[in-house]
Amino acid sequence: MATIKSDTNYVSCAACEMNALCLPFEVAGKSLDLIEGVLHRRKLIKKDEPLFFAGDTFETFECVSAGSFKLVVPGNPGRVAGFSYAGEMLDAGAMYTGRHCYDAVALENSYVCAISQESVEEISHQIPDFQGRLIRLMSEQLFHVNRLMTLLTGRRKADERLAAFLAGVSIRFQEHGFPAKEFRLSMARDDIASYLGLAKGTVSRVLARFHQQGLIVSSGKYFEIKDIEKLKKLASLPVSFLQQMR
Amino acid sequence: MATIKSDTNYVSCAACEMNALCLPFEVAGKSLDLIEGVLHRRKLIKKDEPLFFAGDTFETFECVSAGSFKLVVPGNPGRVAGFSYAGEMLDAGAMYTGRHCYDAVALENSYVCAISQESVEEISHQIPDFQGRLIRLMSEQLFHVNRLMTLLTGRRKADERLAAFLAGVSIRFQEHGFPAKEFRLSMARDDIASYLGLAKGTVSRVLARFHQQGLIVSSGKYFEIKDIEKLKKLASLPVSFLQQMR
DNA sequence: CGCATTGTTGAGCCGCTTCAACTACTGTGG
DNA sequence: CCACAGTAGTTGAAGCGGCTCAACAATGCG
Repeated sequence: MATIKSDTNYVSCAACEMNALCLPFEVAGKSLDLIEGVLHRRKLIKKDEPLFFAGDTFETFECVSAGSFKLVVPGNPGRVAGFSYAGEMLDAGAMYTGRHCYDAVALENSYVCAISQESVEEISHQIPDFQGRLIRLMSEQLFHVNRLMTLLTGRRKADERLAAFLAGVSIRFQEHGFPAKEFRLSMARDDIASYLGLAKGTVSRVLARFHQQGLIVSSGKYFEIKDIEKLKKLASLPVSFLQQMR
Repeated sequence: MATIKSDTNYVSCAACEMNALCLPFEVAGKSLDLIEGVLHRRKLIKKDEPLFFAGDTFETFECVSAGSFKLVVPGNPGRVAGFSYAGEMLDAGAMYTGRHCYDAVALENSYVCAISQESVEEISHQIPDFQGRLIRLMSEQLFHVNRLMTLLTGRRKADERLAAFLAGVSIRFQEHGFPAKEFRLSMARDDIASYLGLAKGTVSRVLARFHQQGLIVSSGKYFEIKDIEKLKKLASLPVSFLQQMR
């Protein structure tokens, strides 16, 4: 298969979920960039290192600007609750409790952008529409997680789960400006298995079958989607459910 | 077992998730009730009737004030994506897309409160903190659905799923001011099964086993929780994950 | 180059599904 | 108020999908 450079790729701000909080504002016809000095850009988190732990106070909205993370259920190191790729917010549900709900661990050398809750509040006093942006952002997160849940819960066979997972990853990458048909998945088979509620061996076997059937070409962590339509069909959910899924 | 009145019970506004949008505001030391004439209270939806369909434009924030609903994956009448009980918001993720993501069907004669998105926007111009309330509300929803997903996805046995389901229902009822140990579940076994990814027969069998083991007493749609601690333990997740779960 | 980790493959077993028969409800009309 | 029909829930037997466990292969790292 074609080789893919594994060099860390940055998401563009234009394709980042959190850009509603960062991009300059138009105020009275003048562009106003309030974020300078407020947004902490590109903090490096090395592979296998934590960004935060469950129970940590939620102080900043954080977003993956490059790389990827897994969210792990505290106390069950084996139980993966989700993945976050470049351009995606991390654990936004934690705002409500004031504390993080999961451990976040970098799957590769990664970078995050962060903006403090206080800054958001401050800015919202100056820019009337700013909170509106945040509200839509939260609703977006809610939408995504609902989708995801619909895809992964319910009585679903191993094939359906993996097809849904791959199709979902493809769509997420596309949304954030990365190649949708050819990518590297930084997580281990174990992580995928845990996340999908399968055994590592089953993941391996199903992937091999997909490969054999010409749906994908996979070699280690590198994947090439050969027949996205058939994958979506295998996931057996309304097309509308996959279009904006993550 | 003790008989439980099946009369529809209203959630108190104090225990309703959406009250951040409805309860009077303190402005300049004076209580100001902006909602009069804005909030549509207690619209009746009869059993088995739809409140909305997937694809309908999202115009109002809706909340169950009495009764219960199921959210169904469009096109798959058998696939239940979630339940909403009295005091809970319905399909808040739809705000992002502007269209509803699921069909909502009443599981019994039910009532909903509704407040239009426009009203929310209007009010937010008058009350500075109003959008802040909405943001926290959205984060709360996000938190809940994340919890739920952690409980239901991953490799989980039928016993774990049902224990998590029952413990979760108990906590949700408690949060909204209803008896937590003795309640009526308005949905059919089929719905529970679909939601948990099990077969109807399995649900029946596991409930019978729980009954036999003294964890619950159940008769038809009526349930009495006898040993909530053991149920939570069976659900096998950190206590912190169940405390605020729904 | 050698060790450690990760991924693949195989055999046997267990839990859940499927399908079907049966029983218990619920509601409706006589 | 009872009889009956239709629906919902329970129970049993059989088959199979995916798990477990273990051996092996490949990959990555010092």
